[in-house]
Amino acid sequence: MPKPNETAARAYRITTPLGTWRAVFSDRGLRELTLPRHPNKPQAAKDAPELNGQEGARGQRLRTALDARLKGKNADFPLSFFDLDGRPPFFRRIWEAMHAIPFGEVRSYGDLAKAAGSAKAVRAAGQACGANPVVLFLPCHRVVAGSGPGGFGGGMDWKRRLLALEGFSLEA
DNA sequence: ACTGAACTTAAAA
DNA sequence: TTTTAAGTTCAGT
Repeated sequence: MPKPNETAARAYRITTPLGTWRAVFSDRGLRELTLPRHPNKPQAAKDAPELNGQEGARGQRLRTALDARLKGKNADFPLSFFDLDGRPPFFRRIWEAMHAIPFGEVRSYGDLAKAAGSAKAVRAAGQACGANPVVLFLPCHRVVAGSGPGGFGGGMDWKRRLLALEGFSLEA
């Protein structure tokens, strides 16, 4: 029997020119979207079905938006599209702040920490970025360190590639 | 329950 | 230039 207040999560895979992504939906929204070949996360579940035609309009929207983004076009979701349940409040505030970063721009970890109400919690901001469940639409790739590019959980090659799609190039 | 590390940073030594 | 301290969360021990 499932736990009473936990909504069922369904995993899918999404095949794109840039590899097979993995998406997880719950009844409340998109719970997770991860990069192809993410080192720490399980390989795109082989048994997971293609998103193709699943999850109704939400699935369709995600498909469309993802395709657009991988072609370098802007596409976005309101925060209400995501299901951030069960995540720490501070992380959620960080994610909201980074959701507000305009397409093609970058912010520092310090900026996010300040926006989240705790100017000195810059390290925690980094944590939140690393724990970001919805890559690309919660644009953790648009967050750089004060001096230097900072890090990236999915590997720096992805961070560079994603920023390049937005017309921004990482210098160092 | 404590300790250290994590996609950092500003300030002191 | 190297070291240190700081706020939040999580994984170990």
